[in-house]
Amino acid sequence: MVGNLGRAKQFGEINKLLNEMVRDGCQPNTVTYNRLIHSYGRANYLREAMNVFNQMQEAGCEPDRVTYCTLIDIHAKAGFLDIAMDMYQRMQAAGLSPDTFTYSVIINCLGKAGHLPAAHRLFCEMVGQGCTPNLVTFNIMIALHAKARNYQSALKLYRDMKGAGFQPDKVTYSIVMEVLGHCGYLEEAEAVFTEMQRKNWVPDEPVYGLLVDLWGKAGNVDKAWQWYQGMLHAGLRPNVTTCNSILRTFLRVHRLSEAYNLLQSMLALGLQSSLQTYTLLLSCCTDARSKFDLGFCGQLMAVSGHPAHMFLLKMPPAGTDGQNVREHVSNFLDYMHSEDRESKRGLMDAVVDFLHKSGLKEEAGSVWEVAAFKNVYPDALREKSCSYWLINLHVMSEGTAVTALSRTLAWFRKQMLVSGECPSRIDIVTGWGRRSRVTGTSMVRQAVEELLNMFNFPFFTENGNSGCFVGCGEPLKKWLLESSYVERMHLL
DNA sequence: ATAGGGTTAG
Repeated sequence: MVGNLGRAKQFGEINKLLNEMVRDGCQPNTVTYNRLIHSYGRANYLREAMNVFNQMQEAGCEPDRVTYCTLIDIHAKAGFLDIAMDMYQRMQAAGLSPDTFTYSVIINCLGKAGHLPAAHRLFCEMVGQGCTPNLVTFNIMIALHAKARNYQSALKLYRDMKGAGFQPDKVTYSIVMEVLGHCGYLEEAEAVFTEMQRKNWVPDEPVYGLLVDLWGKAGNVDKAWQWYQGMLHAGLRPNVTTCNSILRTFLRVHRLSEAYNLLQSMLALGLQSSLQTYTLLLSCCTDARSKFDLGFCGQLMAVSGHPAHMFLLKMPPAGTDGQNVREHVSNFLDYMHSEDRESKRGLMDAVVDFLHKSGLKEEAGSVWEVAAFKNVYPDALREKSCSYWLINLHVMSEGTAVTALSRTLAWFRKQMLVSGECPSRIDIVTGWGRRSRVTGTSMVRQAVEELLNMFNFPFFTENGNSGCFVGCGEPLKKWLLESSYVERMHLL
């Protein structure tokens, strides 16, 4: 009953039940308390979970491995890794040695918190402590390496797992397919799909969706469409993400009428376009090659029915100071409050790029300013150390990068005029530099370099990192101070 | 009573 009520987050009812229980002469035991802790933790009431932990000890009930495991897990998942690790220490201090379950929890928590080497170390150490990894432990480890893009390590663990006599389950197959796909081994990912079916696992929608996405990204429209159809024939209903994958595939090769049909079938299935759907359509509009395609993209955006379309249609022309545009954007972002930041960033990027390339530069600049102010681009500007700044343009489209750079440099100038202090160094990071794993030229880097040259910004590159433009010292100060046109830079 | 994947966005 406590567990069931906890799942329903009925904490008032739980307390009534516990009082009733004590009144009838039944003392809560460790299992009762553990369920209670888990209930609070899952609902993100960590303080209450800790209260229960203290109460049970006051009542003379000893916490066991499950108690500690639960507390470790809920704290780590809530972002309190330090408290989680402290509970791990306390558990050992209480004479409870970790078991396979405990190790799995800790390994997962460490990995998710960005400490993959520590997670892997523990994974290697656990055997020496007499705890053998089981299927779930392997799945955790494979998934962590996959997330970190250590695909070769992930595949090696997969082989180790099979070598240790474990049969992969649906979760394993799913992760491994993703790994193979991201390595570019699409046929191999398909082979795993076949193996999975042969072992009587039933592929679900996300697995089909993965294959649609992989083939689509590889530019193979026919294959992507084939897997999409395969999913429908398996009696599965596509979700919005999968629809977006196939939609992106059509748009990329300018099959606009097929994109139109897909949007219509989304409507027929009762699937609401997401921010990503609209972002795809808007980007396609920006890249339209002809007046006809442009008009068609406009229709697609209207058919999507996403609120972002009204936002764009109602965008006012920038007045003398762009205040009306800023208010319009600000209202829209407030309305989009609960969307996750990456989605909002994607849309704002597409909007700024679109406006910039349509010649509405003042509007683009104002949209950027509000997006930056509303923390949609938290990594765009950072003070690396005292008066050493980093402008990070690496997740932006060309139009957005150029707009963001112009507005940020103007902001520096304004700050300087107010405070009299000048940054000693500014690094402008465009991406596709030294650590790039993708060959080819970066459009963003090119556009930024052209802009900097045009405005005689005093920059250099260092350590062979061609993707990062550095300005510093007197030349930087002189440029910021004397270039009154910085304010209007974004209009070019 | 405690642990694992879930897609877009480099």
